[in-house]
Amino acid sequence: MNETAALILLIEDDEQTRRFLKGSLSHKGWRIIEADNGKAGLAMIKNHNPDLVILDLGLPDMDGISVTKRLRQLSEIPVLILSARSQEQNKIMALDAGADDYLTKPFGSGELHARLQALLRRTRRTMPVSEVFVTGLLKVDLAQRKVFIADNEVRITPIEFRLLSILIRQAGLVVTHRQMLKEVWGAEHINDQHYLRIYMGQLRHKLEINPARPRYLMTDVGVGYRLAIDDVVTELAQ
Amino acid sequence: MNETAALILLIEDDEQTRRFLKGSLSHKGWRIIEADNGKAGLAMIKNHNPDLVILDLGLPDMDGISVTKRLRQLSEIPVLILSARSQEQNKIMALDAGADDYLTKPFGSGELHARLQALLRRTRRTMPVSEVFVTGLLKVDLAQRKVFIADNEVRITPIEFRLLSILIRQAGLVVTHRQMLKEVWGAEHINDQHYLRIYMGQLRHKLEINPARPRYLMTDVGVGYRLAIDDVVTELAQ
DNA sequence: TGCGGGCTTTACACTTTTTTTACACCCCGC
DNA sequence: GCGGGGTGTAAAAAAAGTGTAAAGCCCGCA
Repeated sequence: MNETAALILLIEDDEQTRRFLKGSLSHKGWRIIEADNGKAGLAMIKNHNPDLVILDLGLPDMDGISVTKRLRQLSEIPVLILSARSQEQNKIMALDAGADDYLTKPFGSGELHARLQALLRRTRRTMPVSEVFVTGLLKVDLAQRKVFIADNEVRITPIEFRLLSILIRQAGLVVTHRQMLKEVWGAEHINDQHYLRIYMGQLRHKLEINPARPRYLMTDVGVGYRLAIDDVVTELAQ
Repeated sequence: MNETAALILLIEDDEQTRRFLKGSLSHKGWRIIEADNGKAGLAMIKNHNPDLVILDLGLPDMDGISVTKRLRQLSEIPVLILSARSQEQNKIMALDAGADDYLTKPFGSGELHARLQALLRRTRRTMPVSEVFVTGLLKVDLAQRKVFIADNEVRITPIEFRLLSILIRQAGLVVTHRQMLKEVWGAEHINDQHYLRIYMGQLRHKLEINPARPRYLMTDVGVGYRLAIDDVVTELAQ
């Protein structure tokens, strides 16, 4: 099982807790990135595309429920909430806001670890097996956020990379405008299709030999975009 | 939002707890089926294909961990464990065995409800199934909006696809002009039958070997159109 | 404070799809 | 054979959707 370590975003303001969690988690083989407030956390989701978020409810700048809701507009990434509050009402509010699990302090690192694994197990299934995606001349290292065309590295901006990742995750299948817009810009920009035109244009300019006749980044008029694959057989029904 | 109530399988031996849960859950609009031991529970998973399982760890015939493991071999259905044991080690074992969540008695029905919703929310999203319709040389992937004739993909416009979908939904049966017009163009265009002639013509041109003598897209004069079938195969891909 | 990269906005040309328009057909009763 | 309802085809005009270039904005950073 050659699986790259999952990338976990830890949003927690308390330095000490953060240090403890970082040690306990990276020790188990996960990669950790950190934010000490809600705004920075949301920004890191956009820029680093983590596999899971651990969110402390008691942040200095925003309350945890708002962070959760905002986050859900951006992404379907699994969220585990940490909190000192054990009242049922708090748990219900957090879970209803879109969280996947809720763990009350104090907790054992063993339980945290098991719950994280349960969440990742459920969401990872839909993710690519390999962290390096290759088709034709295009190569994308999802873990290192690097893109190559004919073995030359291409500079890619955060938004371009997120769009490309979404297309790769469903390689060969159409991804609707709605889905791409919702996942990258949030639910409130679901009608701003010009964003997609701009960014798909930029990606084509960087990745296609002839941007006017794309080989990889295909358009499905009126529906969405699709990453074409030649060396993988996607037979429909057998 | 066309959502059918989720079907929940409750595996719990204690009559009283079962009654309590059944009341609290069906009250919230879920459909419940029950089993009072592990063997019966596993059988019901096979037979009823529920959306979620609530499993009590303390069953008379098998221990909960074994039930969970066995269940995971059968299905990827989400599992929430109920248990009187709150020791961390029990939780870890259950989660590692494949459970998705672990709730310790006593618990509030509000929290249970919120956790169930969180689980269903996640699994509904991540288990896409694409339906594929096949008859003769014609193959239509309804989820991917792709159409093939003799294994060659055919470019299909949005309106063409909608008409084709309607015909497939009632494959073998006549679909009236009224119904097609109403569903695609809205009730106010119910007399614009020339639209249908144009689009059925386009579809025949793309799908039929000899558009003048259609094999799939049949006309029922004065009534409507019909998708001819010899053998319907609607299966799930992947 | 100015620089630069990336994001957003604007404008316009281009392509595909939908709608409109026009006409030929074919089977039937008269 | 003649005419009319219902139908099929082929083009156009109109509308919608898409691609590209460029300018302005914002924010982190020196």
